[in-house]
Amino acid sequence: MDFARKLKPHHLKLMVKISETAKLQFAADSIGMSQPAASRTLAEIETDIGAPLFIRSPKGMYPTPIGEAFVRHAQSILSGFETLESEVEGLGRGEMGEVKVGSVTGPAIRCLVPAILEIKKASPDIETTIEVGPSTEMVRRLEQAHFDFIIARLPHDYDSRAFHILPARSEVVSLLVRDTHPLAQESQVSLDDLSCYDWTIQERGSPIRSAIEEAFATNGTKIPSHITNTSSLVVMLGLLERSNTIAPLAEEVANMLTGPATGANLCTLNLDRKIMVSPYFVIMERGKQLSRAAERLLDAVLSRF
Amino acid sequence: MDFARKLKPHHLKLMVKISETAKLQFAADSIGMSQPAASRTLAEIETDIGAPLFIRSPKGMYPTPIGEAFVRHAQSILSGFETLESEVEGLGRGEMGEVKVGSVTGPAIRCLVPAILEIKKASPDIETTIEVGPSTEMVRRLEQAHFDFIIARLPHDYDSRAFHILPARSEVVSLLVRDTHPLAQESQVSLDDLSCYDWTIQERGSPIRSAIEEAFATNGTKIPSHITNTSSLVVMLGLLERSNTIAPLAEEVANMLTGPATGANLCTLNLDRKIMVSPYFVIMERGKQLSRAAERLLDAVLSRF
DNA sequence: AAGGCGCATCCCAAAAATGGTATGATGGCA
DNA sequence: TGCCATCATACCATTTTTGGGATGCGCCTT
Repeated sequence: MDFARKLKPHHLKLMVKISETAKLQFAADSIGMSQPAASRTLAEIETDIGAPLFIRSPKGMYPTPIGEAFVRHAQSILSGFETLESEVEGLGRGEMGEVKVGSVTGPAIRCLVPAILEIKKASPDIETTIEVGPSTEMVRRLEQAHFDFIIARLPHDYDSRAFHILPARSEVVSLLVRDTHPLAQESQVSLDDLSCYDWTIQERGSPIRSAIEEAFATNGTKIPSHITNTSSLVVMLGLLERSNTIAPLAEEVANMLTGPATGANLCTLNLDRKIMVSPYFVIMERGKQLSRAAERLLDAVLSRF
Repeated sequence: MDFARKLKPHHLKLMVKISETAKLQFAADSIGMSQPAASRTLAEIETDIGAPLFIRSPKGMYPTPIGEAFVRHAQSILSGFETLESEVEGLGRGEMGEVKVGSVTGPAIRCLVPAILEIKKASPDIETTIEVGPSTEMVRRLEQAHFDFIIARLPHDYDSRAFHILPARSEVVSLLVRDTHPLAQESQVSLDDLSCYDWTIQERGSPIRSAIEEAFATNGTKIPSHITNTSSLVVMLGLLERSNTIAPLAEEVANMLTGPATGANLCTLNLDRKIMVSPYFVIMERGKQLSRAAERLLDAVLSRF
């Protein structure tokens, strides 16, 4: 029993080669050893096993049934070693692996999607998972190690020392309307022009909602009284298409929706000021060692900030 | 490159043990070597690879992504060595081989039993081991190389790329009752007729239970309120014999129980629809080399799908 | 601050694996 | 019969591996 103890890939290769070439000399040559060495190696394995693997003939060697089984398994084991090597090397070079990131919508479109496309192009074997959701959820799941890193706002009630926080970027709000909206063609509109329209905004407490409310407040304008609350993009689009509602969205999202790809008949209002929402950050667990793959994605993301 | 050159089964075992125990000392003990030797061995492998496989913490060692990949492949390679050994030994003793399979109940009766009978008839010396249990357990044990292959459902939380998955078959549920059951003679019954009876079903989360609940839900019928939970066939039979309970079982199992062999006074209800449970598959480790005996059984099983 | 736990390192020795050259042995073939 | 191809053996030198024991170092717990 356990004759496998001593078997190194080299030995297995030899056995496979013997069965392929039927000549000890060729087999030995092909893996760079001398014929006597090969002979002895084979003999040792056979005595360990207690049975001959090849029967010798003046024309060469051919396998016994046991030898056949041995070679069959040896091939499989060797291929296991090969995939082990290639996977480990791939991981070492960061060409392979798995990255999980979470993000809020704005940067997901602006940074994450292009970054992922870049990475995938260079290393298609990297497996990426992107989840999009509110900051609080992203942070919570980061803590539970669901993500390598996230792009999100930093909730106040978290100890920021537990995280490693990378450069911030502020988000700008665009006001989206359908292109038949009365104000769509105006070269410039002010907040005062807007308060009498219907608005479709995310729920109270969301960053964009807060930014909008703050903008109206500092301007001294009455906050719009007709507001539909939803964080569902689908609902927003439905309302936008069929009414003159105004929907504030992250600039990146608005650009995507008004761009050529979607073909929707939407446009943004030219507001006379910028409305900024609280900035978002790249957040990761302090001290966590990122995988190479995650590092590469992180670099790609940061270069787009 | 080719760091695998020196790797003997011993080394692979050590790596696997380290990842299992998280303690170098325990790992070393379990394979009969001293802690310093293990430390050095690990260090050597790591420098060969050029990357750490485990990160050290005061509580022990846990694997890096590369380490995980290494261990995963190591397990597979080790299982290759094991089957190599066992097949070679078997052949050396003049035996035909050994097959170990796992299965969930339905196909065990439908496919596996006839297949084994066929194989045994042709080659009585083949030693077969069949274990029956829930899919999750079967898959877990397949990963640990306890089985040559299994017939089971594919749990969602496993990376299906790690396995080789062969054709699927859906299971149909039969509703079993005793032959004196009020509905036994009906030529056709509907779900609505059934919700007022006692049911004996497997625990929540089991595939059959889910299928039943889904059937009632889509039908808009109240789910039976009197349910006895058990996965024990014995208990089920006991209840069936002594009460008007309805027991849903895989069709194959029900057919066997209502067949002439058992002589039990049970029958199946003629439900007006088919209730399907999620399909099962033949699952094996990707790249694993089956023994001849296992191959033959697999062929016999597949021909019965 | 002390003690415990867990891994790393150093030193040393024994064993084994490796490998090469020269040479022997055997069966087939001309 | 004599030669050739093929594997086996003997002998020798070297390298690699393996292992044990003692000890150092870092971190957490008490």
